[in-house]
Amino acid sequence: MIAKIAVSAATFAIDKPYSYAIPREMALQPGMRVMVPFGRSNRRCEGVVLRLEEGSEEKLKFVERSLDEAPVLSSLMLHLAAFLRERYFCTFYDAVRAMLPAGLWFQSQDTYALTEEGRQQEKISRQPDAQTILLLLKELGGQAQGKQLRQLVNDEEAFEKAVAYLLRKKWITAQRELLPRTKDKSEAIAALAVPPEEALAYAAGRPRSAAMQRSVLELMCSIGSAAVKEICYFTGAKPATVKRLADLGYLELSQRPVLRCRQIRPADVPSELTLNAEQQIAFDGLCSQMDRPDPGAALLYGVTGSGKTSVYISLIRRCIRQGKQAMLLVPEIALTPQLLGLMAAYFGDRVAVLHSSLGAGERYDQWKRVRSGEASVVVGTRSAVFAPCPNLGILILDEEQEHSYKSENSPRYSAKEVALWRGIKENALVLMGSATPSVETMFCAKSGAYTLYTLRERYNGKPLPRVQIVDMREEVKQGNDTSLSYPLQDAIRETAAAGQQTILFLNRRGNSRALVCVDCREAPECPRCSARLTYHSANERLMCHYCGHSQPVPKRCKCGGPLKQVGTGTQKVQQELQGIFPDLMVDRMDADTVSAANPHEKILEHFQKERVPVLIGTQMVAKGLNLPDVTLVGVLDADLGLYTENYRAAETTFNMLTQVVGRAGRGEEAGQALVQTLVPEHKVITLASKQDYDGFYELEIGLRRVQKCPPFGDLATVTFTGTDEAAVLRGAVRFRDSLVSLLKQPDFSREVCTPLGPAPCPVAKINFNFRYRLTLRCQMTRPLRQLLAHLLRQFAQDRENRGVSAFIDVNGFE
DNA sequence: AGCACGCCGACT
DNA sequence: GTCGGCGTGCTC
Repeated sequence: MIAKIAVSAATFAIDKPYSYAIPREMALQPGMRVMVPFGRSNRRCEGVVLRLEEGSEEKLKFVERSLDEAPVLSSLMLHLAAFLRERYFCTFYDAVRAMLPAGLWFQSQDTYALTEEGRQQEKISRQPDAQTILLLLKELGGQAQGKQLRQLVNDEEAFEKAVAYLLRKKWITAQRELLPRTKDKSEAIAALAVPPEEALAYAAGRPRSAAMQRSVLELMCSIGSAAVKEICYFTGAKPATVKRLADLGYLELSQRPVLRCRQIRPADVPSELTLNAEQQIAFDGLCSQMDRPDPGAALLYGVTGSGKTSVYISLIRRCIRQGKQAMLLVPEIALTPQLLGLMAAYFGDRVAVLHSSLGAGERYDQWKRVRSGEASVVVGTRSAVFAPCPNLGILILDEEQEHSYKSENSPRYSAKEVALWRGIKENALVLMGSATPSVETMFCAKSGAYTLYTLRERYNGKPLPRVQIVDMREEVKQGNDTSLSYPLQDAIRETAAAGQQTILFLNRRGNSRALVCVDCREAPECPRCSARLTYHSANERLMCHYCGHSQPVPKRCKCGGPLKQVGTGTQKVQQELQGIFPDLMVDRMDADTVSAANPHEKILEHFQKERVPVLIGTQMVAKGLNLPDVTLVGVLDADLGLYTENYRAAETTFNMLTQVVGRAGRGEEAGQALVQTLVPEHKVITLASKQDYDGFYELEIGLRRVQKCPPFGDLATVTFTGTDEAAVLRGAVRFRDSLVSLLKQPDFSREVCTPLGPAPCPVAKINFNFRYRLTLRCQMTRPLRQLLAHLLRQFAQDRENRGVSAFIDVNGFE
């Protein structure tokens, strides 16, 4: 028997199943992780067993050890890893890394030991770093851990070099050990070790001073066993009392693994969920679809406030009743506290939450709860799509159009595509929900690939807010040089007078500010990246978003001119507002006001509780909470997102405007919105202000058809990075040329693929690495993927491309 | 990529 | 002589 193993040390160019012999006493199964020697140097690396097969063990290396007692990946998950590898141009192990929770990984620890020869070395004049390491090793009795030695040598590179030298000289030996990153947490439990009568007899014979012992034993006689913590909680006894009873032989102590689980505050909800007619139709339809052997996919298109969540909950509940599990994916956990509360209210501790801000240990525990089937509902962000549900009934993607479902680093997967794959393989229903579905998804729904359910009625019967478009060109003509139009000023005044609230929304992505020189108009740039540094008020430093570089704020510009803050403009708007309404209280949400100590929920809470008349903010105010007293929303620069060349710009702007406008009038009072723009005639703006999704869809799908953009074609980017700009560019050109010539060959003559570029990436340099990219307008078929994978492998193996790496992203957002 | 092997020039 | 530089080829 030999094991076919995917190894972590393999790069994309050499990634394939490697064969290893299995030691006689080792019980391996597919899906288990192992430690194997790899390469000429037999460096040990992690691997995962893909399959076991008959074959000759001759000339094979042996699996060194098994890292798991039982498989961590089911055969289905191994298939999924293969799918990710093929689809997203990553190695098998990259896929595995994305699928398993961090808590399951190992930390390697290097131990170095002095050899006999090493002990005898006195002076090494050539290598001062090696000399210091050797000295410390001697001091520490001949053995030390990498961490201790590293502190002596300034940089990592010098350390590696010195260690390599000492190893070559055979003066030290190195050993790498793998430690689990998190331990299984456990708690002490106590159980009665004697018959109850005996325990009670003992308790009765104890003096009054041992009342605690008595009550503990009485409790134990009635329940048999319990966690020590609980015993103490119920009786008021100290853990020492329990221990004493155990020492006396009346109780038996043991350890039981516990699962860490963050408490979610359940929302107050009526226990009975009632669906309106539309919701009921959708629910019934989805149920019958779910009962089919191949449930397929569906789109639940429901306007804001139409109660998609009630449909989700009903479906999940039904799923659980059938003994199956449900998965609910959300774009960002932080923005969905209400949804989490609802899930907790309806499903209690059957909910497992998986997302990135969970600690490794917590995430691992949640993962185990899912795998064992103990948790029947998984709520999480993108990576939760890999949750090891043994019996999945439904996968729901809420706000399916959100960009966060697509991963921005390798493997560059789309949770939507993964969900669809799992749906097919596991015979589970995939349900996408949105008030503004992505054009691609709606196209699938309209063409019948997905079933379509529509909720047009808002459950509270409230009409959508009235929207007025304000032409800012007119305002300028009328002499208004502020960013607040006269109609908006009037509306703010009236709203405040009526005791209601206003949100002013600046259509800017970031919440950051930059410093700009008053004289030369240049901003301090990151020394490693081609990007401006942004000002962080929390630590009063300039920081780079791309590489993390941080420096103190310079006093003056390079040219000697004074530096001035320019930011999202929220501050300017606040000043203008204060100029017009001196007595109005205004809250602001941006880089200067949001911090760890004052997170945006807190600002929203202040705004709501104190009934502050106006809140000014960037895109972060667009999402999240229901604010019932907000009746006016002002959008200050609605058209800003439309001037990028991204084919998704229109869609993103439309979704955002619809979302923001929908913030108004959530409570009793009807809402209104004012949309300020320099292009009031722009279709995206007029359609968004009418909340006319269908009109927008028709307009956009026509454009996509003409431009051969998704869903009619794919847009892939091949990005090349490296420290030598000329080499990067040459590599990109070489790649393009090989692609063009291969496409001419008869095998690929039917493939649709037009390469454009190479051109510098929007951020041309990150951390001293230059970035160029090719854009491919294509139909991403299987043969084309294989062609590109072949080119990537060939690229990596060509000596001429040394120092340049390449990766491919399909239908990404940049 | 990461590493050993091998061939060649520069030093003790 | 030996140390270390870099070009080459392989990874079960």
